[in-house]
Amino acid sequence: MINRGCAVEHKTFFSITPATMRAACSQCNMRELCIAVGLEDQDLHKLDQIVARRKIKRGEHLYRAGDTFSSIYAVRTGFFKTDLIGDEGQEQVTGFQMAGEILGMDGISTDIHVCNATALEDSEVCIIPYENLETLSREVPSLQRQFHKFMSREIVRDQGLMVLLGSMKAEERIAAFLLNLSTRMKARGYSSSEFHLRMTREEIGSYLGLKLETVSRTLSKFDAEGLIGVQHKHIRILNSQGLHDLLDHGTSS
Amino acid sequence: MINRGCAVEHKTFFSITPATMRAACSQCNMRELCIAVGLEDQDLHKLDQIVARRKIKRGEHLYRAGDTFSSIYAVRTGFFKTDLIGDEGQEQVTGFQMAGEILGMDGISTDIHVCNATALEDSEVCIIPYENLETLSREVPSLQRQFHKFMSREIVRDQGLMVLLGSMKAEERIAAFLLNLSTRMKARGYSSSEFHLRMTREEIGSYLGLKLETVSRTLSKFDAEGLIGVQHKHIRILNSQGLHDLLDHGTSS
DNA sequence: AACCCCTGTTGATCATCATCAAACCTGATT
DNA sequence: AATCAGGTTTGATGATGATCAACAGGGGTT
Repeated sequence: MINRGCAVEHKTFFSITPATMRAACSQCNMRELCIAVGLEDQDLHKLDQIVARRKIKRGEHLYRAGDTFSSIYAVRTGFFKTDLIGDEGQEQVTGFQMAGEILGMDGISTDIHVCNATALEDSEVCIIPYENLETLSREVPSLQRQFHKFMSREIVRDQGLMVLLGSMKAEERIAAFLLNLSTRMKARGYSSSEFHLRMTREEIGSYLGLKLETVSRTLSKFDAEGLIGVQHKHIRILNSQGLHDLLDHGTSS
Repeated sequence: MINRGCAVEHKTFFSITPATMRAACSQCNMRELCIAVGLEDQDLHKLDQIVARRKIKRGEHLYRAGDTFSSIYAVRTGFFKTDLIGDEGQEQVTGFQMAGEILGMDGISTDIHVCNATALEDSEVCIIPYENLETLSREVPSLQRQFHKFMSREIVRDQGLMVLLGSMKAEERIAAFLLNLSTRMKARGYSSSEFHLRMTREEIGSYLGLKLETVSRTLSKFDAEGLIGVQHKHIRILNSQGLHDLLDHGTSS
């Protein structure tokens, strides 16, 4: 089901076309968040040689389940979601990615992407051809190390989500979600207390294993309790500690 | 909470002690399932140089959350579970590992293990020191490739579990769980239709986001319906197709 | 400005699974 | 053989969140 035979149509390119351009990791302000973190100048220049960039408009796919895998991608600007379509067509969002985060590592396993990656706003990614990355990381141990750390981080992230999905109640999930977003915004120099949600209530629900109505209700409840301020997609965190307290449900004794 | 300051106590060793011994990947019958798959003889011998083995008794930990990370492990014989202890002490099982599967890749990200790994029966693992693996995989591209594939496979596995936890009902989860076990047993040369569960109902429930009573009830129901035969921990798959059908809940039209 | 569609909010009801509780089974220990 | 503990089964009840439904609000288009 996942492989729908339309792989060719969505295949991505590595050649430098009008849609892509040579990147410059050495100049990139996301350098310290992304896979290039900690690299020496000379190694950064080597990375420049293999990395290209591509703009993705809101709503467009970066890749789709079933596409042949050939590159991983670093988000440079913008916001993405990844999702899987289950055997019967129900969507499950598996992650939201912002600047500095890596997309596409699911494809290494079988050379075929297992999930879809969709831009939730106009975005730009760095295209890192996987073959070249393997080659270069044999030469540059710090790049090798960093790549492995990013793969491992993805594993840890997924396991954290498994705990969330396996053992948290609706309010805990929403609180954890908001705090996670807040932390990641802050790490990127944005306000940790005020931000726009790029995704719909339905996408949040899918990600958290809840229905959109439950997401909406819970946000309204948090708003009524003064924990957050909600205006459509605009969120203000008013009582971060209060949200944290929801996660330690009653073990404070 | 996860780091409980007892890391030293549980630190693992790489030196060849009475508890460990030099491995021989080149002789190992799990070779084709494990990270050594597809390696040339000469490369296998290089792997032999860095890999040791260790026996773990039932109930013992291979590593614990908070331990310093230094190696990944390939299960040679036996059966393991990995679990996380949430901030309030509730256990969440994140996986069950059998022969040929890799443990410990969660530690690469921060050099500290985030989960516990526990033997559910007397087991033996191959210890693959991570520093050495990095070094060797710079020399041996096929090892590098294979290692990356295993990391990616873990990501894909986790995402599959996220779909299960996020969108399946109790019966679907149990059916998927049984079929998954069945498939993996078969890949290892065991019967796919008859096996012993190494874990308790509670551990199954934790893994699947269900309570032990729900696990027990669902197994009883499947038994009553003739889909499976249940005698305590002994399971027979009587109608594999029937279990599969439960997963495609009603989209067959 | 008027319209429409998508998204979000809120209410009422229902199904699923968690919780609480009791009893049973099995294997290990004495 | 008797005892005991951990694991399992089964029943009764209840809470959480899903479902069904109606409506409201915004943003974009004409």
